[in-house]
Amino acid sequence: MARSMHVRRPATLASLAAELGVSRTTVSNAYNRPDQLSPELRRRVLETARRLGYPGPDPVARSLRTRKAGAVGLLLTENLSYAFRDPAAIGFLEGLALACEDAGQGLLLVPANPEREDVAAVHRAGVDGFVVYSVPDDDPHLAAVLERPVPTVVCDQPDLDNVDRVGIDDQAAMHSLAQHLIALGHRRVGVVCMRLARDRNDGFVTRERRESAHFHVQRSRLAGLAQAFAAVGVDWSAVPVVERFDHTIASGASAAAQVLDSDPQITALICTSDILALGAMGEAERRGLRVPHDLTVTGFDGIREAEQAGLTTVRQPVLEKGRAAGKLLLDSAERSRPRSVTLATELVHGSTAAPPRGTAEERWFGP
Amino acid sequence: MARSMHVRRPATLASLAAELGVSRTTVSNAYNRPDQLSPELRRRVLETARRLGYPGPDPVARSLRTRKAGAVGLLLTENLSYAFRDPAAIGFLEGLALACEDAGQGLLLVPANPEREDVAAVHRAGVDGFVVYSVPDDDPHLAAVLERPVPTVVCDQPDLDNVDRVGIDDQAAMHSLAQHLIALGHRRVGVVCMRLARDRNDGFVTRERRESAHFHVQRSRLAGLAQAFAAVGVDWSAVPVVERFDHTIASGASAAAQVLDSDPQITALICTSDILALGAMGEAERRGLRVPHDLTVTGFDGIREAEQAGLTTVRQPVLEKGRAAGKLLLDSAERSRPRSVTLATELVHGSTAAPPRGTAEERWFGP
DNA sequence: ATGAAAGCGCTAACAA
DNA sequence: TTGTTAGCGCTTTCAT
Repeated sequence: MARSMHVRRPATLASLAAELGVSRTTVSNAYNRPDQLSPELRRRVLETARRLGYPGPDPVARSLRTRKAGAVGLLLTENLSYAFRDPAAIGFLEGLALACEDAGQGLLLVPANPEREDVAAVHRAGVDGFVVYSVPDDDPHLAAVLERPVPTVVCDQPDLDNVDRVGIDDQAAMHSLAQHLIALGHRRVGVVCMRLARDRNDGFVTRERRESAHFHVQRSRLAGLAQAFAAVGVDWSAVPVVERFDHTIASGASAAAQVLDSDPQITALICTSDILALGAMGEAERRGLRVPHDLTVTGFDGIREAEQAGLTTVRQPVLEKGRAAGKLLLDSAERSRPRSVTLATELVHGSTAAPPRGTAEERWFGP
Repeated sequence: MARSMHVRRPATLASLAAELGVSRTTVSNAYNRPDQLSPELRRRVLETARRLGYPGPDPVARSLRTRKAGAVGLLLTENLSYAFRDPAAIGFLEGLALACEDAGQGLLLVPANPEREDVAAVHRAGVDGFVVYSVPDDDPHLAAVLERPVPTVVCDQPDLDNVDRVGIDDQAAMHSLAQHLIALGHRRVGVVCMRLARDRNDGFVTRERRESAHFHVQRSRLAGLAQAFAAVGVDWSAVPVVERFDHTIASGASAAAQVLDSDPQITALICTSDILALGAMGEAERRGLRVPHDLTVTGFDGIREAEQAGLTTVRQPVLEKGRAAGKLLLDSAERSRPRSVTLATELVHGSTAAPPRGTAEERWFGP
């Protein structure tokens, strides 16, 4: 019953003040500055409030007045719910949530459907700042965020003038993974990568598309590969690179199939994420290819599932990324010039990479 | 550069109107009702806005005026970041996010630290409604939510007058799991459960504490067990029930150890969550107890990790719970009287439950 | 098609 | 300790 009374606009601070015969300031103080009025008066105010069903100061009106929303907005590239399916995204969210709760700030997940151009949700978000996580660099939602007069931190994005940034060195990390494979003797390789732009392109990637990819992370990782292999004389333009729009294990499997069909002679399948790599391993198994004996498979991210599978990959501190992004956003101090945080990564030597079959190395290391 | 200009309060709708020599209404219309003014004028407005660095109508001011925040608040029992570590909570979040994005609403994670009594975050949340997920029934944050004049949906909570509810029948589900164990021949059992109240009590649970547990879900599950076993003559007050505050695999393991130490003769360890059960299985292994040959272990939830481990458990539709909660909240239709949604559960016959050792059943089924 | 007037509910100087 | 005054920035009838 109490509830149903509340549902239609109940008392306001002003009406409470009138009822009590005090000023609005006093009522406001009763809630926000208990030390500014006598305990007795405060008690009376609060009691009358309860009697009238006054729910306390309206948060929106307060936000308007104080210019503080008490929340941080998060913009992701995917449907909101996707974030809860991708282990790396979950780790990022956990870190960001950690930073937010430390600061007593809410975390608003902005429903920015990448398929619609509708950026209204960004405009509507009542937040004190934004964290933007891994969206394409030409995403209109990102543009909308940057137009908002609030601080912003981007993560896994290219450097932007005057915007704080958190990330890793994707290119260097992938470069060192590539060098590991090169040292093992791999020269004929294939690549499976995540979506490179907003349009769906489930298939081979042209050099043009690869180099102008709108996802910073993917572009950088591919660049690291190209750089490392080109340095040892591999004609990178001949290497099959297959892209998938959906980031799922099934996508990884089908992409792996496409690469293997196009060149059955490859000795290593390099995937730009662990999820894709797990799918690739499934496909290898399906074809009777033993990993790593017949085929080397590598991933990127270092998610738990990959670790369990013994995947050779690059581990990146996803939780730390989220936390760092939150901290950067919430540390009002030294917001003078844009800051940039680059976190360390680690090459994980799993059990899915070995020398190619029939090489001299194999004779040394065994199959 | 553009950014730094924006950071200090830029133009407002009024200043833009002044600059253009039109009324605020017109500027407002340019953004919200494009059909209400000539394309030419609208173009001029938008262009001038860009030139002045006007970021569009302030969302908070708009919310105040329209009485719509465009977001749903989520209150959980745990530190915010916990939600991203618990598979069941993640599933719930995914479902809720799904419902929110369908409706174009944001999802605000409210930083309600359960250790502090500070409910300010609830008061501060600029949302059109709340979803409350599995908090203790005496949680002050919950009370604060209920005082807010916005619709609320509770999930995994006891029925509340005039509040929509989503959940499962925890008691019945656990009852049927118990009956399964009883049918297998188990009579001497132990129980591991999650926290029962806001205070930490890592240890045995008194009957008093069990029956007055403040977490609806745990209380119901324990009640289902007690009911089923008492019905076959088991003296439930003699059954060791061990509680853990932290919901982790490690907690499950240590609680299992405590139960097994207190009564090494038990033939089944019933856990009120899969996470705890996974820990219990680890502890069994550590003691050289084969599951299910030497010890039956069961869980609750049906998370993926449990499925992989072959756990005998109850599967509940966590994603659907989240989605249903969101839908209920966002369907303004028929908000006349409180609605209640009870979703179905399913007993999962895994490989961790078998007849007790040395029973007649075992001689039939084999060890 | 455009404008004037009237707040939405609150907080923060500043006065008393 | 309490009250007065002034908006925060916007939308929305209702006129014109």
